[in-house]
Amino acid sequence: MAFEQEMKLISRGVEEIITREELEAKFAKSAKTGRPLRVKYGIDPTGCDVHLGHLVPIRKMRQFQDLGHIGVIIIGDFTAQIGDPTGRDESRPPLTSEQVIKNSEKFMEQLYTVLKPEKTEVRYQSEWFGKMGMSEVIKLMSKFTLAQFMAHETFRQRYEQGLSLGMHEILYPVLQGYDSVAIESDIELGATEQKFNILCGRDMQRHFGMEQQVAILSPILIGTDGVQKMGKSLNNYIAIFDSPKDKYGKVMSIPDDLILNYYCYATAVPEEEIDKIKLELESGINPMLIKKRLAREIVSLYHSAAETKEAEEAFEKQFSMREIPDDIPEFIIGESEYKLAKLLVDSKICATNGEAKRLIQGGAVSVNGNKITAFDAIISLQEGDVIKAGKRNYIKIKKI
RNA sequence: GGAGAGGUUCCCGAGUGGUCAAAGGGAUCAGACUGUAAAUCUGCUGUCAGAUGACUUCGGAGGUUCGAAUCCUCCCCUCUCCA
Repeated sequence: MAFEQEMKLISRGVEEIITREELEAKFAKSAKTGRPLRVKYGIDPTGCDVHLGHLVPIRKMRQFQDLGHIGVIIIGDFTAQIGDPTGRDESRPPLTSEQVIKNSEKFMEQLYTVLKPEKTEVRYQSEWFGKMGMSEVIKLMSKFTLAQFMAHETFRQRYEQGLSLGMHEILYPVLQGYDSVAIESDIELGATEQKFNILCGRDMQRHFGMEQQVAILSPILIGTDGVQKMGKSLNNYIAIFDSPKDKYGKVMSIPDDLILNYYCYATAVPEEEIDKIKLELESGINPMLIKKRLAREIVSLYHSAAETKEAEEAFEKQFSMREIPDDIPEFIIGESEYKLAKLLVDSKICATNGEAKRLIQGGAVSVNGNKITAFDAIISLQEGDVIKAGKRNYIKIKKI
């Protein structure tokens, strides 16, 4: 078989390739003509926090770049107004073009921690949809039938469950599909939930007389809660912008069952190594140790070795040995008598008085290691006093 | 256009005149325990207030009533069936 190496590399950690034969043919053609393949991945510029879930396909894109191909990032400034109906998103108001540019620049800054800028092309949907007229839109829509859409589970489900389904939402896969025509993509990357949308791209290209793109579908990364897909709205994500310490801690907070899954999809650890880790886990070793290594592997993808080590040490200090961390934020006070609840609110640890009260009464708050449970306690504070509230919040008192 | 169902606190979802700041579940947060910010168990969860108090909340605006999430009117939104 030709291109065995390429196929093996690209297939790793991938759920489905549609179709392998076509992919092989693409590789063959590219090698013959010297023309690099164009590998597409679309992002939604509504937010700009990139998390590990996004990076599963992005790391795949990097592999293509390493093989000499071009990564094309589509900024979905039109589809963002719709919200992907195949996910959970809801429709959103249109963003201003300044917002889109700002968000996508920030997005790209994060993606470049993985991607090679010189092999990356960034394109906006507005380049082609911005000037498209109604008659062209009608033409695009005529390529698909309602039955095709209703065959898709999320559309069907929402319809059958009597939930609202906007006409514009039907447009989402159509637009995403046309992107593939516009940029002449050879391959589109995405999570498995993107299957339908990516297949629409294939159909669309065929309608336009183009060679169809290959769909490479990555598994969906489960969030740190161990249940739901990693995503911003569920607050179960590990973001690129998270500090090394936060990344480390968040990895440590995933349920043990998820350890291997993360090794496979969120690290660069080779397959053979993962097999070994699997055996270790089965041998009854403390999963914490395996998880610590996982945390190191993940943190070190985005930070230096020194920062990774520091994050690990800080974690061990704070949670294994229950020591007070070194880098506690300071809180500056004027007077020395302070109502504890007010202190928690003023220092932003708690949003409201009630929340502070709950924390205190729940036994979560201590001053210099002495637990205080009276919510109306008034304490006198010295420079350098350390207040602990819950597992992760500390402040150190500084006087003016 | 006609007939019907429905919009409840972060989410799901009970609740049809007072005992409702509103059951139950989920999620979050905290405590215990531990092997970790895992698992398990327990507790809290509208805001303000030094108790049993005040204020805001049940799609929106009015109204009835001593008293409404619960009744009436209008409006907005969603769904189903018919055309």
